[in-house]
Amino acid sequence: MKVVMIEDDLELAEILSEYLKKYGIEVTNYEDPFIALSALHIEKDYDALILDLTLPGMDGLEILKKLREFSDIPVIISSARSDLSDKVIGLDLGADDYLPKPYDPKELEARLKAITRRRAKPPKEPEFRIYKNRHEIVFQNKTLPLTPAEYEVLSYLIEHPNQPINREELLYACESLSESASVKTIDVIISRIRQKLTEDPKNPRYIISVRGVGYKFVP
Amino acid sequence: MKVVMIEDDLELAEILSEYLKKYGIEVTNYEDPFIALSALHIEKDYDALILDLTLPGMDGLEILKKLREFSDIPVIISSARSDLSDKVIGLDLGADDYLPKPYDPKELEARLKAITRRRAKPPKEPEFRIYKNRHEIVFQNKTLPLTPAEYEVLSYLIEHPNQPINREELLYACESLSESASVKTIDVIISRIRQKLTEDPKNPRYIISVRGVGYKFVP
DNA sequence: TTCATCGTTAACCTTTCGTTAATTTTCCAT
DNA sequence: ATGGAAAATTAACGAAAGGTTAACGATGAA
Repeated sequence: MKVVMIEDDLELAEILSEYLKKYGIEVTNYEDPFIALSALHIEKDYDALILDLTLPGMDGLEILKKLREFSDIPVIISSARSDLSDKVIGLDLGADDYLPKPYDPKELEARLKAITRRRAKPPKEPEFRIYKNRHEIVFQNKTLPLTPAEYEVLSYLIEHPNQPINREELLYACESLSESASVKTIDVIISRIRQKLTEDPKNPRYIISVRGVGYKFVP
Repeated sequence: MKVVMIEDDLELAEILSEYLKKYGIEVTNYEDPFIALSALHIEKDYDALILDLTLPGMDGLEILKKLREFSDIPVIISSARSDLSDKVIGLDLGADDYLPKPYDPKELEARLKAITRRRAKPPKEPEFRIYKNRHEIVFQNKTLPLTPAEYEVLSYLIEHPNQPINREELLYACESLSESASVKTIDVIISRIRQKLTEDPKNPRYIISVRGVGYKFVP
């Protein structure tokens, strides 16, 4: 299990990291919350975030709010025992659990395990597999005959599962698409991909259109 | 408080159960640890497990290891063996406390109270949860099938809990609504949201109309 | 040239918004 | 209490916006 920690008390961070490491939990601590956010943006396979609210010079809940705009990773908030009000613990803002400081590292471990278990989904073989070096996507053990633009669009969607991506973003993300092209182009490409996946457009299984927003891939 | 006990000495189990009962602790004892495990699997609202390590023909630590694969319930282990290895290994496997046998029932009671105090139950999940990145609102663990306008209105209300929001404000806050639309539009959208929440309009639970003012969300 | 691919357009279809109107509920003055 | 006005609820419907895709032209590489 890999987790991110945002904690400015480096000594405490070190102690917790050492403890959790013994139980197979790998911790990456960031003193600077904004760097942590960008790390979470890039690296998608973290299992949780431990967020300390008593950060100097900024509101930890703002960090949580920012995070929630692009990620639904489980979050455990920790804060001084004195402020226990509902507002502060941030459950409304999408926190998953709360630990008043000071706490036993064992407690943190238990909460982490509990939270990731709660979210855990039965692992199954992915139906899609992207081979970046070959520029190929394999679907149900068959290589899809995709054009470069189709490959790029589908890759981008698969790499952001369950998140609706808007048409502009796709346009910019794909090298094979001219930035000056109309956003309708995306619709056409999606349609062509769906045909190659033999999707029923009335009831698509993998590429769902989110009205007014864009398209999303559901694994 | 409800706890599970795994103890093959039925006489001892009886004595402890009787004692703890006086202090409001309800004990269910299982002679067979595997039956205990499956009971813990099904019934999630036990507050602790008291595990005797010196079971006939099997290692209590194995039971602990198995338990930890699916549950984070607090565990007190006890053992008659005088050497320290049970204690050390047990705590390492995720036990919360250790009691050397024989012990005073009073001691057990104190440890139980201490452990459950320390290990406050994680906050229960809110009924509504906005997943901004997914553009979804989950209600009672089910994603609501909302139109863009409904999503925006409901999000706005949820983000301002217990505050009556007037119709104009909602109209302006929602991109999917034309500012030139009639404020009655809001009434219609609210009605449609309520239907999707299966609210009784005579007695709504979550979206309350405040006469002459607007609507408010109560969590 | 020929071929594959991208991009636009247009026609068609579906969903959603917004208005209206009929009905019910709530509140207040009497 | 009670009657009536104001406000809220919602079914129904038309208009508008958004999504889908066939068809075809443009572009560039082999």
